[in-house]
Amino acid sequence: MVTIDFTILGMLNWKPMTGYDMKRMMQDSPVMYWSGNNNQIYKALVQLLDMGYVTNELQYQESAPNKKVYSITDSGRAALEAWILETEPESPEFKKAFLIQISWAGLMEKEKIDQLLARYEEQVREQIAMRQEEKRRQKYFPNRSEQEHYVWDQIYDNLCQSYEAELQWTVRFREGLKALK
Amino acid sequence: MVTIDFTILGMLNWKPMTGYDMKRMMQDSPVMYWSGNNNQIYKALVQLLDMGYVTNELQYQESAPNKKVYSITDSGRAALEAWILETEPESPEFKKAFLIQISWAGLMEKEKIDQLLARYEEQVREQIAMRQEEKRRQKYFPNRSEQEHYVWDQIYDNLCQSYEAELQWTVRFREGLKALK
DNA sequence: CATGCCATGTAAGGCGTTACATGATTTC
DNA sequence: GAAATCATGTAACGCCTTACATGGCATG
Repeated sequence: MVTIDFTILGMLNWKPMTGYDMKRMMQDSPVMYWSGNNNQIYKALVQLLDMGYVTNELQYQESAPNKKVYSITDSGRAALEAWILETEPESPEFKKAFLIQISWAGLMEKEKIDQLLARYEEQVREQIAMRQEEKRRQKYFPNRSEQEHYVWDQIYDNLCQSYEAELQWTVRFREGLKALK
Repeated sequence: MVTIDFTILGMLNWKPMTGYDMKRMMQDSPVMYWSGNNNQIYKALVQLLDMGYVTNELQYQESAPNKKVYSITDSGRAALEAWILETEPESPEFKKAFLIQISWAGLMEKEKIDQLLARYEEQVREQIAMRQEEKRRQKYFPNRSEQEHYVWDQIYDNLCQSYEAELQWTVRFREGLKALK
């Protein structure tokens, strides 16, 4: 039982879904984007079925492929709740290949460094725009209570703020660089 | 040729090192921590040797295992420089398992959510302290010019600021939660 | 006397990505 | 007529982690 399993249980605790639906939600989500591939989802679903944490119902469709609609069971709900409450929160991990790239540019001409930073800034701005758009669309936005709405609002903000902080860093970096020597 | 290769070339362009040294530097570094394992490093070094981007010299030691000290070649330096200047900067990736955890807690009691956030805040504070300590120690801090020193200063700050932004998010989250209903 | 450091490597396995297969339906 | 969507799955591969093997020396 790893994160993907609980991600699935969480989604199913929100509403019944097919594997395809979950893949969609995970891939569109800035939070659970990793693990959002067929390979892991369909494998995990088989396991969760075995453990009795989910059930599925085959739905025949004429104008589309048949689908298996999954639902969470009581024991699945219990496992999810236990995981949420008892798992020690992990500190976030940042993977920034750009920092490696720029770290070895320190001896190059100042303008080259600035150009690199400018290109990075561009990328980060794009990310911010995308995250804001995602939040605005509210495509996946559980809203079963005022409190839940607030929580999801904060989650969408989190990513925006992370990229915003990154943007501020690049701006300050470039200003300081210009002032050098 | 992927990131690990250029990470190695970058380190060797700073100073000659053994595989063991590089593993150390990568694992201690908040920037290149991923890939900091024997498996990838020793494999990559063999490849880089084949391609003529690095050379090594065997040093016999009596009171310790023999070691291979690697140095970068001119063609290695050229490849590194080309990579730095021509690679399109990647936007940073954030992997925050905690967001998944909290996202499905929206229907739980307010106190439980606050406790989760409090534990997360604790984790983030620890990270900030560690990053600041790393920066203070200046163990790995290329400093061949004022400009390079400035660049590395900014790099160490980057991680601190990312965690700082995360901390601010948790604080605001908790305040807003308290004010709810 | 056990643990940890130095130093090079190998092995096993999980996580995650990309691509492929199928096949009807809708959209451009 | 080509491409995308729905829907379930499989296959191949690379990245990354963890652990193991060796063996002398230093530290507690």
